[in-house]
Amino acid sequence: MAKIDTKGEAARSPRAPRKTTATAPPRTSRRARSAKTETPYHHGALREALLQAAERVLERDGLAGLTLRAVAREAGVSHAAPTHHFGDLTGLLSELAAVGFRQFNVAMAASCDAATTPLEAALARPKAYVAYAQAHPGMYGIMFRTERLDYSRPSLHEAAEASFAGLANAVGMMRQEQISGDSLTLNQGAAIARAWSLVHGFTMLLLDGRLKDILARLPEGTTAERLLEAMLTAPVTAKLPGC
Amino acid sequence: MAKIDTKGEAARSPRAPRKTTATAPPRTSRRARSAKTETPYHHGALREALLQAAERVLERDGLAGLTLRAVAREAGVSHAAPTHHFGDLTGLLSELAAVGFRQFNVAMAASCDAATTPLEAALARPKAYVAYAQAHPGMYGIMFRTERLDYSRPSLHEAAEASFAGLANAVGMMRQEQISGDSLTLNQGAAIARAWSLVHGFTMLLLDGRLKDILARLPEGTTAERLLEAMLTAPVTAKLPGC
DNA sequence: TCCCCTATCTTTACATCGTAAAGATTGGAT
DNA sequence: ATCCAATCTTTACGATGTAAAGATAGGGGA
Repeated sequence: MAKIDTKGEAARSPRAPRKTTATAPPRTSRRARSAKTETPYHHGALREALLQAAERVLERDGLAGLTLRAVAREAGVSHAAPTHHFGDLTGLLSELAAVGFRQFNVAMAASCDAATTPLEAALARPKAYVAYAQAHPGMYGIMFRTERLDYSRPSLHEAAEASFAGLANAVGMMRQEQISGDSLTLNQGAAIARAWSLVHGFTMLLLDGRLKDILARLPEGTTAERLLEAMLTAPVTAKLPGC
Repeated sequence: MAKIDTKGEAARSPRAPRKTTATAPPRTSRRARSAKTETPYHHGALREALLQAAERVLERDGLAGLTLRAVAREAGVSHAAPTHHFGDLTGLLSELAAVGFRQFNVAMAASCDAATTPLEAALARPKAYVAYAQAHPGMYGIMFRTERLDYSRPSLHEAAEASFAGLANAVGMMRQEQISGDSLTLNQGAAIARAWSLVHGFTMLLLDGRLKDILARLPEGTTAERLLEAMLTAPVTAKLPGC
């Protein structure tokens, strides 16, 4: 844990001007304050600022660099400030994951809306899924790779649930069935599990660099997206011996 | 990081009798030593003892509890002892992951050998894959969930490569093709990626508890293994609209 | 309008972790 | 028998998460 470059805790002078993150309007205090916009003691929108700072740190320094103190530094507040808003590192990670799931859901829905041909419609969701993960690997990691998430938090639970519901719905439409909320046949469950496992597994392997070997052996310039398409559309040829 | 219960650094008296892990024969020193089997300064097989200690800690306290110092405590040596053998936390994790891959490969091979009917043969590998992950969730986590692995280490690279080769081979047999070492058609690559993504994704979702919702909605008492079977054997019904 | 309560943020403190560096011990080669 | 080098221990330092106590100020009640 000592590898991460950091300017040390006291680098920022105790009252250095806080870099307002363009979305944290410093409130004008009622009492007189020196003209130079000294940082107000009360931030006013620290919670959101911290979440944005966390996302920045995550995509810049990776999951290993995403610490409570680093986020506090990035937001320009004391290292204990996040505690008040998230209680815990788990709390911060969970809320950030919830943000990620919402972004994720929006991206999937948008991709679906943009589809015109039936083939496009069939591939829209999986493609958007993988594309989001590639564009925001840190976020996807937080959402699916961290064991330090608290799904009992309503915001996270709801956002993740919405994601799952969207998936189940899409599978239901593919099978031209109505997927009821509280009961599934084995084949329905298998279809959902298959779709999710396939895309999630592909994404994880891709982000972990474990598909590089395969991609390198494919015809010149075959991209991951192309491989995904082939994986989803190519006929499942044989079901023979197998060991 | 302050939640993990631990008896503190100095709990073990500096020269307390080391609990030999049943596989670390304390060497008899040349020089006279008091009869009571005081711990020898030189362990004699610390490397292996540390790996076994690490596996124990991992399956007992989870990935979060797997620290260099905890492993050293478990093995009964000073907290800096592992450094000499693994250099780094990354080093220890990588070697432990290599151990895991070897166990994993052995389990898969054994399961293949045990198969008798063609159907069993076709399902043997995936089932063994998931079964290993369920039996050793910590190990599987180290192998596939940690970004702190150094694949340039020969032991890890070889073990992981063997695992991949086994998979590619199995897929090749299923398609009744010879999978050449250095070149693949798009459909071949897609078949391999599909098989791997499917099983890996299923395993990750299962270990993360994300399949609980599905399992709970399936007919009474449907197990994860049954769902896996269905996922692999049930006919892929429709390829319709889809969004 | 004034004052005080309380949410918000900062300071201070502590246990733990990874890692580096220096000292102690010992097995084995010379 | 002696010395070297590998192995293990001590000591030290910066970083982290978290708890607890102190400082500040926004806003409601007088």
